[in-house]
Amino acid sequence: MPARAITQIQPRKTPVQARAAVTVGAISEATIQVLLSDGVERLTTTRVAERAGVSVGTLYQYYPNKQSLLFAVLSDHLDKVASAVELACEQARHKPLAEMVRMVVEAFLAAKSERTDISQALYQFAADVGGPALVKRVGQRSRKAWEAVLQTAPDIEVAPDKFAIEIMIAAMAGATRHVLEAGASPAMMRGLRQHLVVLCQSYLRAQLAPSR
Amino acid sequence: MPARAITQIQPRKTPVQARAAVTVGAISEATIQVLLSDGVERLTTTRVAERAGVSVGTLYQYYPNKQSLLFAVLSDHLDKVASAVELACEQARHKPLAEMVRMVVEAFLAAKSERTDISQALYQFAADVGGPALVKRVGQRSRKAWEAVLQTAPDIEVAPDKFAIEIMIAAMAGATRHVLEAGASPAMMRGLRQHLVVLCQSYLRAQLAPSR
Amino acid sequence: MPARAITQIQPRKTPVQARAAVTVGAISEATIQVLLSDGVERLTTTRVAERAGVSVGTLYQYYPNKQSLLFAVLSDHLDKVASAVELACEQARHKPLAEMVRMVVEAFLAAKSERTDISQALYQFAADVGGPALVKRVGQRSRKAWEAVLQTAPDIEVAPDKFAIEIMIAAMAGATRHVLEAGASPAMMRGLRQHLVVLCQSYLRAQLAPSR
Amino acid sequence: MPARAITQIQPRKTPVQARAAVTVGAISEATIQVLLSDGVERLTTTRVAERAGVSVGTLYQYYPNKQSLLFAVLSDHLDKVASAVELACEQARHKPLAEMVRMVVEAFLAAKSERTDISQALYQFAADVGGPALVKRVGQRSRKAWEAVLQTAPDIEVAPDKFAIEIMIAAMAGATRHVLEAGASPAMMRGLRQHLVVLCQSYLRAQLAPSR
DNA sequence: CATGAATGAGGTTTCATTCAT
DNA sequence: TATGAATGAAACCTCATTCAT
Repeated sequence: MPARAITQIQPRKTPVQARAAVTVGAISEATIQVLLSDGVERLTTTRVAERAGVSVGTLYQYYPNKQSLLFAVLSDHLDKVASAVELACEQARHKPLAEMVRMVVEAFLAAKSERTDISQALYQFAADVGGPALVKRVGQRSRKAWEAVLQTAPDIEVAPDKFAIEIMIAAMAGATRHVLEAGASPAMMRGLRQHLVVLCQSYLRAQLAPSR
Repeated sequence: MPARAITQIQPRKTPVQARAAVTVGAISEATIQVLLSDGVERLTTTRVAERAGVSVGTLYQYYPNKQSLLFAVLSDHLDKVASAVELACEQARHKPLAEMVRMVVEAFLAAKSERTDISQALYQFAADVGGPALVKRVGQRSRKAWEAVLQTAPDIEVAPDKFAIEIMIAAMAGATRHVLEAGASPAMMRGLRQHLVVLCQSYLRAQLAPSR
Repeated sequence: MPARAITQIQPRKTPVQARAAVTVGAISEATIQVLLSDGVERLTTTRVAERAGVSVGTLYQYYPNKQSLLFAVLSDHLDKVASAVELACEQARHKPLAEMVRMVVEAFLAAKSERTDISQALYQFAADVGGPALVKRVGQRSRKAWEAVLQTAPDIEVAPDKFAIEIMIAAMAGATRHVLEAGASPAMMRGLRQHLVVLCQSYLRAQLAPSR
Repeated sequence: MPARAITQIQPRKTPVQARAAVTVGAISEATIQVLLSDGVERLTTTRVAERAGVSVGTLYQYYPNKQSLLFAVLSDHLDKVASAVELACEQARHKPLAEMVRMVVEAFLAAKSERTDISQALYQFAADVGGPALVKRVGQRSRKAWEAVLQTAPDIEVAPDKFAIEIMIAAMAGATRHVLEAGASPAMMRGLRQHLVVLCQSYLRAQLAPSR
């Protein structure tokens, strides 16, 4: 397991003033931009600040170091996706399995698709920093939400175990990543949506009605 | 599309003497080691050379730059996995679908498991370098192999289309990655194996007999 | 024709604050110093920064690379000399040839002599970098100035052609360089001055009244 | 005055065997080639050896270090030119001044022109290494030869002093360098020849019959 | 003698971070 | 608070030179 230096990773101050919020937003957005146009290797705090239209000094007023900046951006995105999944799970309670799966999968993909650029940008360093940890944490949220809805499905007797759900979520994420990295035309995203629905539905059914 | 600097990425010289081959092997292995113990961010050519027990200069005799080193290591690994999949596909020809899928999936996982450390190490930068391109290329090899075996399955009429197979492969990769990044005990790997088999079998069947 | 790597050669930022201007001046001066005490071969950016009393980082804020630093110093010097020649030409208009030549030659030498150390330092790499190109460009300025004055000399009928003037300028530069590299005592510089005046005067006359 | 490290600068062994002579010749030639195609900055011993078709090790059998290699090449060239001048001076004894000057100047230029590429290549580092010292030494040889012939000219009473001759030689060298660096078409070289003859003739006459 | 793999000091350049203004 | 000049550790990479084969 990597023994990386421990660095402060929480944002330095929560913006209370409107101006500050704008600045933080600009920095956040600039980070994505730089990530996409220059790549992680070439992402420097100066470059981000420039693109955001502020000085480096200002950037450091809001983020104690570079890692915390990347961390915040990644965290934001993952939170948004997890929230979308949670909301969908909430709304899909008590629906039949097929419908339920369709709703949650579509919500997941919709959240990812809203800003495909962000997803792609983040893949570049999600494996770094506190990346895996964050991904895991957010993965847990999704898993719990899935577990909860699945309990309410009228047409299945026993819900799949945690491990199976984790695998399913990871499988979805993997397929989505693949398509996004391949270029992700809207048509492909639609295709992906249908296939993911089928994948999850069939997998869950197979889980519940073991192989014969 | 990222506009990263173009760098030469091919190894500089192929070792002809025995001593040189040893050196190259040591450097390759040291790269994995450093990746695992220090992380990509902290992987420096000097550190790799040190760990390999050679001088930096020697490293640069075989790799024109840092990226080419990482690229070579990644490439090696992916090639190994792709070959394992191809071999399994060869051997699984004309078996019934369930058996076929089990064989190939198990071969894939076995290849990944042989050096779980390498797999984990590589996730850290697979998104960088020529990473996605390489992954894509190797993905194609796997997809073609899958396509070919599936044509020979006696118990299905029409083989799934390319896109479906790609999705399946990416899903497998995603799930595998998740488990590896979570710590990957042998028990988990066994669980993963069973689940992946189910996942693929059910997905392929669902593809062929659309749900309505 | 040499196929050297193309490098950015323009200074990176123009100093706007007083402090920055001082810094740039110090770096420029330090470059000369190092050139003289250590030679081109041993001129390193670190050494220049040290001698200038700043950090390497600061040096690189003003010059994108080592070549641009050398280029800037060379350019400065050549511009100064060219300006001196132009000014002298301006002032020598309509004087008799002998007087005219004396004035311009003396102005040239005075400019070179003001900082003989700089002249000597620069010979070391004038052939490198954009050296020859720069020298050519500045040479053109001098040649045009000479051409212009010579047109106004009352005691000659037709002014010498461009090529002849270029040769004359290059001859002067060569002789000056020789003396500077030989050690250049004030006495020698005076001797040089007289000889250069004679050289140019006689050459120009010979040009105009071809020996047969 | 530069305080450069003192390094052994004499070739390591004088080639007595024919094969060795060929090797040395190849290395020498390769040095020029690399100088022209890559520039001094990029001239490395490995590159020279490669171009010469030998291994670095072999190069180091004949030259103790890089400087000695450059030094030898420069020395060779300068010696050749000096010898040509000396020979011409020998043959021009007792000729009238105009004829004498023409002969020597033409011999000088012919020697330089034989391999204009070499001259150009060498300008790049003649100011380095033991460059100026060598140039000075060879300059002395030329000056002495000129002094000697001029003593024999039937149509002048007192020969010009050493300083004047040095200036003349340096002026010739400067003009020649200028033309070579400008591209040196055969036509230009012819023009240069005529102008140099005029330059030297008129200068010498002016020296002898002072300003009126 | 020739080879070329290995060395490692040292050069160039970048960039996260600070702090005086 | 915002700025951006300055810092300097540290990264990447080169290349003169040696020496075992």
